[in-house]
Amino acid sequence: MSVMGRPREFDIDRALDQALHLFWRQGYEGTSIADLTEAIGITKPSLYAAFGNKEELFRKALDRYVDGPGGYFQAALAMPTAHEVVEHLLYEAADAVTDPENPPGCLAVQGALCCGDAAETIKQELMTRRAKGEEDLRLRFARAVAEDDLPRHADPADLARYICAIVQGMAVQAAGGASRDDLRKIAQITLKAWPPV
Amino acid sequence: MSVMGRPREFDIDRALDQALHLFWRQGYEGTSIADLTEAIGITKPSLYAAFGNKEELFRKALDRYVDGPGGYFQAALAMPTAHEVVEHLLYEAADAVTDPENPPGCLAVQGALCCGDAAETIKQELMTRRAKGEEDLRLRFARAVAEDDLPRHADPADLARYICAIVQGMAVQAAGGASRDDLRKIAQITLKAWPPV
DNA sequence: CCCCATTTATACCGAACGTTACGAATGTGT
DNA sequence: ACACATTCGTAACGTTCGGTATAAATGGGG
Repeated sequence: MSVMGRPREFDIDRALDQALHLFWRQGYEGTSIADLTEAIGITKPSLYAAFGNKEELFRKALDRYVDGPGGYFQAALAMPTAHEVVEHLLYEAADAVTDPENPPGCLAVQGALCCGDAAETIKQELMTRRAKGEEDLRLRFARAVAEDDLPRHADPADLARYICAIVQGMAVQAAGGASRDDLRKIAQITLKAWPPV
Repeated sequence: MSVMGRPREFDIDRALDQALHLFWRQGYEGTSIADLTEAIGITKPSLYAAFGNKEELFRKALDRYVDGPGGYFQAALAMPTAHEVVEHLLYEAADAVTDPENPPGCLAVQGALCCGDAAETIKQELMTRRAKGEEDLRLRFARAVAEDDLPRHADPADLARYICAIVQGMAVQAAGGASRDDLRKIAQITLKAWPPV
């Protein structure tokens, strides 16, 4: 019943992975429909039939990113103490943005950090996602304060912004060619001063 | 002698400022020649006659950025102690990337963090500039170690990378809508832990 | 076996891209 | 007054952009 008509000849998940890699490496504006169809190995009408349009395809690739290579962020929040949360966040970020299997950097940062009018909604989407991650971290730090795991006077919002800035800074460093060990040293230096008094 | 033929009817420095603002706000790929000519108020042949092509125009705008709104970086290196260098770097960066007179963020980061093939050379140029800044900071820290201004065991390269990552992280935060006070708190937290033991 | 829903490939759409020929306009040097 | 060097606006170049109309190919359900 659910399967009628000519069956699709390509794997839709593999196609999404290809799209994710292209958007990740070249950004939203820097990736053309021709780039995508060539990498996936399908024609343009097949791509449009399967994913809607370029913007919808990017959003689906972004979902895949958040649940896959970017999943370390939410995973780190589940650590039992604030110190472990930060430790995992920083070291996993260092590894994630320098994974040799993936493009360097972070899709949520370099997918559309700034752009022309045509990509404005994509930029907004990425801003929202980054803000969401920062807010989740803020809530985790607020919980830590309530649990006497962080000092009572600590400001969860300030700490979350501080840590997110460092993770985003590592993403820019990776995009600029920094190595995994380079970024791990940033994590190490940051951790040595955690929590800020 | 040097002035022959029909005189130019627009101010070439004002034009460069307009171009800088556009590239800064929309990135290299996100800014079209039509955007530029419209903002400057000249025709396309005038733009090409004055600046060569899009890539050359971007490079000239980038030079203007480094000597103008981005000049705080080199200025900070002249401070007498490593602590003051870092203090000025962080607080001036917080102000620079949230200057209400300018687009949020840093041109050297968001001008072309990642891109398609056509902008590859621009991306490389920005990577080189960022690496140059990090190297200058490394040399400044090396001097501080030699002057017993930083601990003998401190690694100037690691510290420079760490500070640059935070500055770049602040730029991403600004591009995402963070306020000046938000970023000053990042600077404050970072400084509280300086120098890392 | 044939209807039907769906995917396929070809070929094309109008718009925007970066870039440039070209001739008219303008002001200096002679 | 006239030649010359330069900039001006118009109009166009070929290419690529995101997106689609169309019809043939495919395989399950009756």
